Amino acid sequence: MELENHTRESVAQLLRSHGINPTHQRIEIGFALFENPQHRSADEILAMVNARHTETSKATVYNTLKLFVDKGMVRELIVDPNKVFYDPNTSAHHHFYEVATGELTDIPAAGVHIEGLPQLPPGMVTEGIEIIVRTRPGR
Amino acid sequence: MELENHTRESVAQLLRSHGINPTHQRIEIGFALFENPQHRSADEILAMVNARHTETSKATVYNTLKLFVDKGMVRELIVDPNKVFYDPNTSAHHHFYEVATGELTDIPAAGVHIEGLPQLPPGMVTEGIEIIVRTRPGR
DNA sequence: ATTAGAATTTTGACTTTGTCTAACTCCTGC
DNA sequence: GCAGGAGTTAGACAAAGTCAAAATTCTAAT
Repeated sequence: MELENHTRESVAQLLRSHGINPTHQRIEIGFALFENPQHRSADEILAMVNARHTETSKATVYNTLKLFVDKGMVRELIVDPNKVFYDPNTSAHHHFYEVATGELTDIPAAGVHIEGLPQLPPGMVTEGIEIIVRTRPGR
Repeated sequence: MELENHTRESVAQLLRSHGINPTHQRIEIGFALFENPQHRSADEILAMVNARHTETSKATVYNTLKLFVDKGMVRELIVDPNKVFYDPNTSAHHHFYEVATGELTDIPAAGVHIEGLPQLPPGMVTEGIEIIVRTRPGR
């Protein structure tokens, strides 16, 4: 799954299917995320989008990433004290986080089970459950 | 457990027992964390320590919190994109995170089981496993 | 074609969190 | 008392992200 070869066209479709008006900048930002799906910081995206020649401002990158998150097109990963990472893979999964290098690796949710979590406080709804396994070069 | 009424004296003991030389500032910072144990940001600690009159600099608060983490006296929580929280409770446990308010609540690890996590890459060691249940006022 | 209005983007200043360096203070053992 | 190390300080700095106002682009109706 998710092995599609993304083109600007397919990204535009993806945007539309999430109720997002596909503007030039949004397509470029989406393309940067989905072309070669990785965990990216806002700064990386900004650099990727402007690699050839400047075409998108910092504010737009931040606005757009927030929009993508709101519309459920990408996921936010809060795992590093310095920067937020954006994860184009929105299917349920968890992460290894290599503390020394900052490297993130997916853990497919299939097969992982969590048992014994307490009830939520009344009136609260789960927005997401994230397991982070912090690792470091060993022993 | 952990219901001790902490005094400056008992905090000094705690520091010594973690191999930390108990200076005036370190005791005050430790006291701020353990007196009424909550999840605190560095800024909060700074404010608490200097509430009566200035006695500790920003740099010392950051240095000291890092030292406490290294020595295993408190735990770092990376859960909010803006700030790191410091958790005086180092026993294994997980967290609810109320996204709207930023409120953190403990989930005791007793009774929670995780199954099916894949092997670590060779040469890697687990530094910690954290489950974060993000919640919001619901439906 | 024209134009009003909405949506989007930009610029650049600003805020917040955290880091760094060099100087300074304090403590300890001699 | 003094040298040396440990700890602390001020303040400048850096990085990530936010914000408001102006500028641009898009849309749809005249």
